[in-house]
Amino acid sequence: MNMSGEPSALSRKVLIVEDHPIVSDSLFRLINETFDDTICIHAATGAKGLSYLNGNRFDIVLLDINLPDMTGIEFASQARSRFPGIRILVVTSMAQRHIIELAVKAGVMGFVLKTSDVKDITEGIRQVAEGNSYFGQGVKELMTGHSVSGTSEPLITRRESEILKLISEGHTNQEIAEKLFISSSTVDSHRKNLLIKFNAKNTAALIKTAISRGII
Amino acid sequence: MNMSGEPSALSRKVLIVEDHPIVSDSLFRLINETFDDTICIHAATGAKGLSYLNGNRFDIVLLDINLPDMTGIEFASQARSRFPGIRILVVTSMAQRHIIELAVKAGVMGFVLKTSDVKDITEGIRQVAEGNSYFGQGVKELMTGHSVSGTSEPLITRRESEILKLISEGHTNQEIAEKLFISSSTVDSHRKNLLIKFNAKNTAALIKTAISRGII
DNA sequence: CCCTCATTCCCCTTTTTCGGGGATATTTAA
DNA sequence: TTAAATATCCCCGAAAAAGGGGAATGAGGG
Repeated sequence: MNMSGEPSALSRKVLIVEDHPIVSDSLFRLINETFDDTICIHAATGAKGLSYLNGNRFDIVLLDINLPDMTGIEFASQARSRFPGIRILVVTSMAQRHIIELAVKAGVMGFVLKTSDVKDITEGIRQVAEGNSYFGQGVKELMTGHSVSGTSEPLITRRESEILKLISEGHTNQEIAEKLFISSSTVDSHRKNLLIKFNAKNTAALIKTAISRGII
Repeated sequence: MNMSGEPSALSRKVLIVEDHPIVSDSLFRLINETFDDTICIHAATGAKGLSYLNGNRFDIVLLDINLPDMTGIEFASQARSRFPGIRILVVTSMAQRHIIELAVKAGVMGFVLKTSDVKDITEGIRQVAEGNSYFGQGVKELMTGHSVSGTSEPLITRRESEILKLISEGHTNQEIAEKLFISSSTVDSHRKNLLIKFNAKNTAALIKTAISRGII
């Protein structure tokens, strides 16, 4: 579908969405040293990045996960829904499995870590620029590290996650029951199931693992 | 004491302790473009950084806070205790008040954020290299934002954070008491203080806010 | 149609936490 | 050196959570 626009081996437009000037500078130089005829635009926030995408056609986006105004995941979702052909390479220090999964789900084509050496990052840019997917040093291992249940987290149900959120906000079973117009016994049941599903001994461990898995 | 070795306006030795090659690359170039006659050594871990310090005399250290094997705070403490004259500039993305305070307490001379533009960072390097202290864009505001009583950072004691960690791992007061060879009443006291300091209604809220503030 | 699973609800007991005091050392900072 | 903060310990009772059962409904999929 997006194959209508020619990839044009020379002359690429790259958007760098990254809030650390010291990193975007590095990416900028990296790209100019590696590729000919490249135009780089830098956006320090997700909002600015999206507005740049609105005005111009970009070949690829280099995207950080920690942005001041949104997460890279949100940026990727919005960018991909508005511009389905856009190719996104995540360049981040977040070496967490669920983040990679969320990013892939949001439609990114590649994922490299800032702890990787620069060759790995340029290779990622090259591959994604050519329409391939690329997962850099350490990323593939994180992904293949035994998937819990297929594509992971339909582990908990809608209701359970709703209750989990309320628990994390400090509400008791009674309060949650009133909020959701159900019995506190029911909340208790859900709570027990959450403990089992997360293999948590108590509320403290439940909240901690839930957050570490990005569910809260 | 360390004034025996002349500062030598030309020829500086800089140690970069930073686990992101893309960042250390940028720092490296920044230094070479800004100063003449500079030697840069790069260490990707705290341990390597300390061993470099052991072998050679460095003028200044550029230090990240998130290192794979230790925190930048720990690195600074050890470096300053072994080499009291060493001048350290923290270059990090951690824009949190308590981190700055800890770093200063550990003896760093300057603190700049990666979200700052490169001029701010080079200015920090310049000032610290000349023996001055320097706190970059956004850092001073974080420090002066009314200290102890205010809205944010609950000043947590060593013991409290130790107990907080054990709570988050799912241990009960009794278990924590046994682990730390104290009474469970004591653990309970600490726990109550944690709830007050974090303004948390119960354990769930405590863990959530503690994690969101980067304490766990 | 049957089976699974989410959701809802209830019983019981035991353990743990929470809220409210108070007390005494020891360390740290002013 | 004195005051403040920290760490240690204790009491009580009420509230909440945890552990163990069981059970009825209803939606959705094979």
